[in-house]
Amino acid sequence: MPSDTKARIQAVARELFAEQGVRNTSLRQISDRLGITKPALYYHFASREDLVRSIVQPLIDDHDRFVTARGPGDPRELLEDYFEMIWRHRQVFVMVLNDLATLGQLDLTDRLFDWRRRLVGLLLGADVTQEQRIRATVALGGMSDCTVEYAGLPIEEVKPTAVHAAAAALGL
Amino acid sequence: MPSDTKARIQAVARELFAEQGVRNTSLRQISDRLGITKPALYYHFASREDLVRSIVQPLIDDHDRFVTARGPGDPRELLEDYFEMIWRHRQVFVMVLNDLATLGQLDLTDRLFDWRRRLVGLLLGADVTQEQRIRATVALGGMSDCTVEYAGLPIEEVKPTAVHAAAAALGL
DNA sequence: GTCTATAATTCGATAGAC
DNA sequence: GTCTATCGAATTATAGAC
Repeated sequence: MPSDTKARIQAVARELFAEQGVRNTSLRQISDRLGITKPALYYHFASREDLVRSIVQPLIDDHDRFVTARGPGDPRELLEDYFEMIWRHRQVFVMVLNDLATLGQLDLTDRLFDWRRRLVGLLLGADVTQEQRIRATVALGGMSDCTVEYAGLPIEEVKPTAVHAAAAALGL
Repeated sequence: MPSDTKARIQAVARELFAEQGVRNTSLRQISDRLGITKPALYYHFASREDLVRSIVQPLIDDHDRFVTARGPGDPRELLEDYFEMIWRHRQVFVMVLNDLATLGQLDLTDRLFDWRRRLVGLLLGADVTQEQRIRATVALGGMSDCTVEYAGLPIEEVKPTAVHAAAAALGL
């Protein structure tokens, strides 16, 4: 192999992006952690944006492929395949979460997990199995997505169904 | 009222943050849209971080209050109250989504909505009621949250339950 | 409370040697 | 392929007049 530097840059960038957010990460930080200089990055990537794009592109391609090259079929099977697909890209999803976390200097990530833990406690009591916890994540996370996707609608048109679906996910 | 400028600054900031992401928004853009100058902002906020914090703080306070000042009770009622609480903060959630969208120059927001639309089509066919669409959002969004919250676990410990809960949310 | 002017820093990016 | 050196632009933040 003539050079794996390009891949190493991407690995370190992914790491830093997930740690502290994309926009909060400078090329200098990336080159420092690699032990090389900033201009060296420009030999492998035309621009900062080119580097970022190269990291997010696989997620885009996989999603595009999934929604196009696929016919109607068993919904359950589709849910399973879809889960496996987004699972492979979970590091990029963590990137987003940590972009939120670094908005201020607020440690929002820690808070977020603590809130979830306590919410699950309120929902299901103190003793919860891992299975119940996962179900609760689907319920609470699914509702959260509704507030984004239907942000423009009146709440009465969203809340009843969203709550109903969340309760079903919980097994209630 | 001695001055509502502080509130107007926050309103414009929230607007721009949701439009183009937090880190991509400069104080100059905020002051420009308000028709004032940048130093004027510093009369009302000690720093840029202080401004951002003042916008995110209500979400933090509401979450803290929700998980503390509340005993165990009817799970269904809790889901409803929780939904109403996060619904009030949906603008902040959109901020995060758009921070993702502006990572590169990729129009990820549009893509995201398009993927969701097509996934719902694959799951439920062409004719979908609004109710089915919301249920699908809970299912797909909930699974997506699992990939973040349990990113460190082996997939076999997450996927079966996550898919099962998603199917239940869909009414399958 | 808002302005003009500017300091201080950081960032992305390039030139050119090796 | 990587380095030193540096440019130009943008950003946060401050000083001081009004």
